[in-house]
Amino acid sequence: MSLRHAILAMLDIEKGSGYDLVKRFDQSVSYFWAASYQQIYRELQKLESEALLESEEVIQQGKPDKKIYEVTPDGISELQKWLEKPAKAMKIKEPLLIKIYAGELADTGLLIEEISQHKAAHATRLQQYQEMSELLINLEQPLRSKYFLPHQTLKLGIKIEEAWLEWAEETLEAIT
Amino acid sequence: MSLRHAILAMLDIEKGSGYDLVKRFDQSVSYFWAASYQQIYRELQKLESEALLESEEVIQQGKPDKKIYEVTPDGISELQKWLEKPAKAMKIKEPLLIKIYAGELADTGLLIEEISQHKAAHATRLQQYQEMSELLINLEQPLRSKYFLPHQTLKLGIKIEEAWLEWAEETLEAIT
DNA sequence: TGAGTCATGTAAACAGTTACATGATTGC
DNA sequence: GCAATCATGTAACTGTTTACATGACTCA
Repeated sequence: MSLRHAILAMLDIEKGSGYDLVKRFDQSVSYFWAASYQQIYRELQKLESEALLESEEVIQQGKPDKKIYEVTPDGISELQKWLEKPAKAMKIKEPLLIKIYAGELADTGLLIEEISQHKAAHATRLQQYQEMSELLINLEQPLRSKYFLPHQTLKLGIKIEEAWLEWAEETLEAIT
Repeated sequence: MSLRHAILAMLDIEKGSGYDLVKRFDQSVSYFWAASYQQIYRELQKLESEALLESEEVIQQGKPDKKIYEVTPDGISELQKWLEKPAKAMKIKEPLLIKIYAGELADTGLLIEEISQHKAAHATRLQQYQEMSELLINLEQPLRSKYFLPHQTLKLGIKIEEAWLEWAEETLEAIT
């Protein structure tokens, strides 16, 4: 159960609404922990009911009202307890590779097309991460220090995307 | 639902028991599709009840009896139908990065130790994949052709492990 | 004698996805 | 007028993990 801890970690760095969180997950954590808005909203409610988070309602004009969530001291100690336990190993789910594995039964043209599409998506992702990284590098102190570790996680995302793109190019060459 | 298709793909290349499959998943597909034995056994039963697989019982002495599963023509066409549909995007779950993200609340010594442990595990994995790769390169025809695409998938595993190890080294340096 | 391998399974709990549901504002 | 953005939620279903369960053989 790491989603709750990912949420606590992100809200500890900066409080925000569920909607904010969904976007932050998507922009900066999604390559190592993707979560849908349904998951996040559900988990936020659960965390609040366990008093690990508390929320403040913000009334807005023109836009729907929102709830700003913040981590409670209990939430912090829950996070810290979790930090002391060994982390589970990384897991990847990559359906495209199942296709390639079974590729003898597939139409090669379709395979090539699909690899190309995924490659384009990965290239876009890589660019996003690189832009994010630039932003973090150019932060002023003390924000730069605050985001030092999150920035370090981004670097793995960049390396993995680069590895993927390299592989895709070689694979396209190999099967053509 | 790609587990069933991963199973069909692997059994299509070579039939085998549930136990065999668990090991094959672990040795060659785990980095892009990990599955526990519980998942695999359950799915095998389901696939057989849907007539996408059929099994033959093999009585053994000294060892428990086993069921050898084989893909049926219906299974093949199910796989082919799936191959035509667009594959979903890759997903990674990496709890260690949540820890690093929240690392300000953690003990740096513990963090370093844990990254080192994971690094060792990834190094072992990388070696396994490289050995597997060697094996596949040295196969005689027609086996070499048969395993050409599975071998291609292994290469992504190798690249990702290499990327991970590089990142771990840089991270250990950065936080020390 | 204890760990590891071979071989299969069940049940409960937890996590994640898909579909349904609402409604105002902003930009093309 | 249509799509996107802001903002939150429920319900049903599917997928994954953890714990329980058995039992013979092999190797150090």
